[in-house]
Amino acid sequence: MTTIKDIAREAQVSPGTVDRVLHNRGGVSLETSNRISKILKKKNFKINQIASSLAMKKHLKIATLIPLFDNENLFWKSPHSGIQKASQEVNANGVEVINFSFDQFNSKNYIETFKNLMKINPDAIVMAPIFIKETSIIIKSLNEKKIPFIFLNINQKGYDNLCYIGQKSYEAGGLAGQLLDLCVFPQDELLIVQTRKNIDDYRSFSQRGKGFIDYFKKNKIKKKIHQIQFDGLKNLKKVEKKINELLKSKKKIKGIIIPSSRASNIIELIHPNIKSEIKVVGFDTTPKNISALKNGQITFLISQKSFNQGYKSIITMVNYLIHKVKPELEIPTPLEIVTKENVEFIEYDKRRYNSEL
Amino acid sequence: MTTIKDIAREAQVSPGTVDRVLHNRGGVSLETSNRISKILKKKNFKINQIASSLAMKKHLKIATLIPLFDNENLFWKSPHSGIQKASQEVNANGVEVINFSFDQFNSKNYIETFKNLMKINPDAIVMAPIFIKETSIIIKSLNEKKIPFIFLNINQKGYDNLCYIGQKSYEAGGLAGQLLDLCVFPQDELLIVQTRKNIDDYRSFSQRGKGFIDYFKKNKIKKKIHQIQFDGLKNLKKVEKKINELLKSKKKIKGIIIPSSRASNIIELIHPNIKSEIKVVGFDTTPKNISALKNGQITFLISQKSFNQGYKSIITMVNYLIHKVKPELEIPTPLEIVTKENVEFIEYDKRRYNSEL
DNA sequence: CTTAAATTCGTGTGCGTACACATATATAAA
DNA sequence: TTTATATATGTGTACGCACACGAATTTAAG
Repeated sequence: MTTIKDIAREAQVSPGTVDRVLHNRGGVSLETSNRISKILKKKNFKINQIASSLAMKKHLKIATLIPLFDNENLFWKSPHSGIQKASQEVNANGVEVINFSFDQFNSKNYIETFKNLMKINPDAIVMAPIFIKETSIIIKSLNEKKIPFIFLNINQKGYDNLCYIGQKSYEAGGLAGQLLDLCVFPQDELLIVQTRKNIDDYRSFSQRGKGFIDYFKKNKIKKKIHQIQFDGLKNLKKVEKKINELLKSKKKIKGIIIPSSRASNIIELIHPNIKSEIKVVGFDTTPKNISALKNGQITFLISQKSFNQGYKSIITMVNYLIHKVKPELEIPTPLEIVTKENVEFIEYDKRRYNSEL
Repeated sequence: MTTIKDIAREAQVSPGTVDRVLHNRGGVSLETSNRISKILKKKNFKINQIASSLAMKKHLKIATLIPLFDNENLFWKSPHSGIQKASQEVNANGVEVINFSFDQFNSKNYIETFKNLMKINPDAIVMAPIFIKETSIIIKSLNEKKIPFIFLNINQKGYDNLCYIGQKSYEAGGLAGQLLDLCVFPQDELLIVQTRKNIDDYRSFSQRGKGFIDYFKKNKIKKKIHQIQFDGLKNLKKVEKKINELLKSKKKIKGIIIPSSRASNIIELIHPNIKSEIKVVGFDTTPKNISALKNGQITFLISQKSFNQGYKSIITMVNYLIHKVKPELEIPTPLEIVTKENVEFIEYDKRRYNSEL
């Protein structure tokens, strides 16, 4: 292994000079510089990353701004874990990740949490831009201080975010379309169940719905697609009544897509006799969804591998900060199809070879 | 960030003593040891991996013994790439990975390549144990020299390999069963196409076939399942004739599973009129299979993420050599379902934040 | 009570790089 | 020529840890 010292000796200069050439930091005469460069190439010298980061002792702070999770709403747990894992890895590179979580139903809390976040003077931010107006304020503040930021899981157009990391919701809807199309009879009808009303157009829920409908248009498949919307899932009795009535009156509905992550909550309300004949596609591998998948109530789950999203967001940012690698503007995460038969094998490996002590 | 020195100061000992405790290297009185351990926990001390590997300057050699790949047989390219990626990562930890590839149809070459491999005195081996007899010889030699080894992609029972990393073929067959069951009519019949005759029982091909058949048994689904075998795919004319004759005579066959990675080769032989009405499940995302998936000739591909297998094999071995982490005996890779609609998003990311210079 | 042996612990050095600081040389201005 | 100023290069130290060596202390043996 060639070291800087070796190069220095051969070029008859000091290690410091070689270092200057390596990082073209200037202050070296052209002549010496060329001589050193040649030797560098000849010996195929590669910087020792280990020694390098040890010596640099860079200390970068990345702050994250994403929703809290609780037992009711477990979705965000998984991005959190991904961030956690990446955090441990990059820790060795002198990068610190500090998490700030907010209440995803409270826009004021979103802003407040952001203000707290700014107090630690982060070098970069990874965030889920949930609220439209407030996000615009936040981004303005970030632009003033020239702090780079990445959008995670939720995209918001018109900003100069470094990139967006998340699922292509429209395409996910298309996939759901294909799956249901494959497993119902041609004459059967389908149903979209939205669990929230008046959802902003950009939200993944409605994008998935669109992609679903467009799948049949694109492929010129004639298909009757019904829709039903609920205003949240607080009044379960009402939801139960409404959906069962619909399914009783429209007996040809043999496939359901629930574009939110609440598929299991809907399914368990449907009358067993009806349910047994219906194929269901849901989204996201929350614990409840997975158990519904296992006992056959859900046929397919489409996972967005949100763990990976969290992980990638940090890695991508570190890449940018340290190595100046500009990422793609959109980094889509896979559309993972999960069924009863492969659910045991979906990856949750949070370990890595150097992640523990 | 807490350092060993900090701990030493607080415990009123020297850094060396703390180091001894950290690695339970002995030579420390129980009293001091406990005192240090407590402080270690209190301060949540974590070894700085960077400084650690820099100081150790370990130089481990891991040799791999897996099949060559070429344009005809691309399957092994992907594990190669995974190994490559892991190799770059662990390089920073002073681990060197040296690849030895052999002709998968030539058992003599297998042994010869192994002999060459041993000349470099590897500290550990990652291998695909393709040939039964020859593998037994190889393992004997490894045991004598106490060199640890991992089986990659192909499992061979009865040896004390550190672990097996690969797909659970039987379960993959079950998944194929579920998928075909979902997308054909109840009265339709199915077909298994084996592309090789007299395959050893342990091979993934036959395991997948078994799992496929058992899926229907387990779930008490009555299903007529036909089988056809070919002795390799050299005589394409013959294969073409035979399979088309079968499908013409058995018109109820509406679903085909090809348990090898050669689905596309089979499909392109089938008469278009017949083909258009048949759902096909294949295995492995080789370029040919993927293009057949895209143009609709294949309905589902089940991928074993062999890139990940390669990657994991190295990481797992490094973990064992350096951190003494004993892995699970079987590390199954996910059963990834790929369709026309999600094929764009399957993960091939071979980059990582520190993988380049 | 002395000496040897075992136990316990401290010290120092090296790993390869980054960077601040010091020094030497060349160039320009006075 | 002398002095000031850039430019070019050398030196030394820190980064955090691993490990070899040796010193100090305790315990056992004679």
